[in-house]
Amino acid sequence: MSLAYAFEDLGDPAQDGLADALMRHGVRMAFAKDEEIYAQEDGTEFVYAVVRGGVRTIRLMSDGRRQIGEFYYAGEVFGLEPGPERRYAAEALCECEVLVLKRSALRRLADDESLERAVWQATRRELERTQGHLMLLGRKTACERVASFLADMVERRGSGAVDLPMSRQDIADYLGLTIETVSRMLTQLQTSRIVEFAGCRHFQVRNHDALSRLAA
Amino acid sequence: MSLAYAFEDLGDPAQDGLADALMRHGVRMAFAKDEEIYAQEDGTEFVYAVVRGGVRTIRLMSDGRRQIGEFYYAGEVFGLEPGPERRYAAEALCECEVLVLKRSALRRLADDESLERAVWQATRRELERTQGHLMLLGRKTACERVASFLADMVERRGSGAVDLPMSRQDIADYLGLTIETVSRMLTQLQTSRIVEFAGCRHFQVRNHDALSRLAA
DNA sequence: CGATCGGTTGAGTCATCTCAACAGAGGTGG
DNA sequence: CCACCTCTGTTGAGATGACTCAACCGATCG
Repeated sequence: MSLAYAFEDLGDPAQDGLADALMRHGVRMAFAKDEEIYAQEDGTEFVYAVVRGGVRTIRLMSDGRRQIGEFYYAGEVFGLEPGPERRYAAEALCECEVLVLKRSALRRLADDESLERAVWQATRRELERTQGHLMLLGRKTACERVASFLADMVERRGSGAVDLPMSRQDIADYLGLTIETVSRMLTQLQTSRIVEFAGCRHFQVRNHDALSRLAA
Repeated sequence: MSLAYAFEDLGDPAQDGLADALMRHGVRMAFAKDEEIYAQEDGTEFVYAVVRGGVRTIRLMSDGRRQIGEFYYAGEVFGLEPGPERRYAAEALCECEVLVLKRSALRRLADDESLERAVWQATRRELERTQGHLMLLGRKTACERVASFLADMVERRGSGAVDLPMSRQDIADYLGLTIETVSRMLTQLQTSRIVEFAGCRHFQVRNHDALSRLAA
């Protein structure tokens, strides 16, 4: 039986095996807002799962331009990179708790072969999300990007009201836009009665059809 | 001993095991320019390697906007997606030959455990390239994108003169630009004496430092 | 109560796109 | 072998979506 229920939200069922192993054997760690969980040059010997809060993975260019690779929320596994060295750093979006487990420990536990399948599936999920992100950055307009982002938040973080644990700058760096453009698109979506914000980090979808049509 | 030498160019050494298995057991197929190798809805039961020519993976939006995921050249493995269904279609860039092998056959051959490592490494390479692509699309200028593309071509396709097997439209859809912008940036790089074109699909780098500085 | 921080809004600029004309290469048929 | 056509790529002019810079606003915190 899965222990994933112990997370704040339920994770992707495909990750249950992994989440399970992390729950059983992982070490719980707490991080402050913006604290680094691992750096870009680090090795990849640890795997993580978010218990509470949120995490971003980031990559910097020499002149400071920043790209966010992905956001991770409660119940999701992160830090599973296939190479020996981190390509992205990971940072806490807000005060948060994560579970850490050595990959070697994971491998040792892998007599249960479903675990190996779970690692593979987590990698798959990662690649698929990245590919969707590619289309977003390469071919979508600012409005479509913001709509896609909100739709994704709703899909992942549950029904009804959703709160955004990240800043506008984080959203902008995820979508390849500026904070001003993100802000404008958000107010635009709001004036078109597609979403409604109650405070700048808390929203609700008003017109799901229109939102997913925009998200394309 | 690796059979990778039998490819037109040598592949990534990390893929030798895979390339080897494909050479030994794969079926050779020929495709005409623009012919589909697999479709977006297809299953992922086959793995491929390019023997001659080039391949692109593409994804379309409902209104026709196109994003190219990656280009593959002689000696490179493609079609290794972790999920059960293709997220991108693959098409021949030009008349080309590929080797095809069932993943199940690959798995059967995997008593040689280096093969499994090779599959893992190919996936790793894929993810890493996609992550670089993400930064390119999210945060680089048109000029930097084109420079990055040319630098990548030089790195992958060898020294001295390089020829581009793909159209300007392909390059544009890879870089998230229009053909006109790609063309303008190319002439700009040429007038700054950084690269030199002899015909629109054949070029040589004149100033490697400047090119990699632009590619950032 | 002032300072600071994150977010919004406005005005003007700029990079890239759109639309259109043109040019060259390659293929085809006479 | 030439004339023509088509296809791909280049160039130019103008439009526009997103960016930059700056002011403002509200919340939070000392």
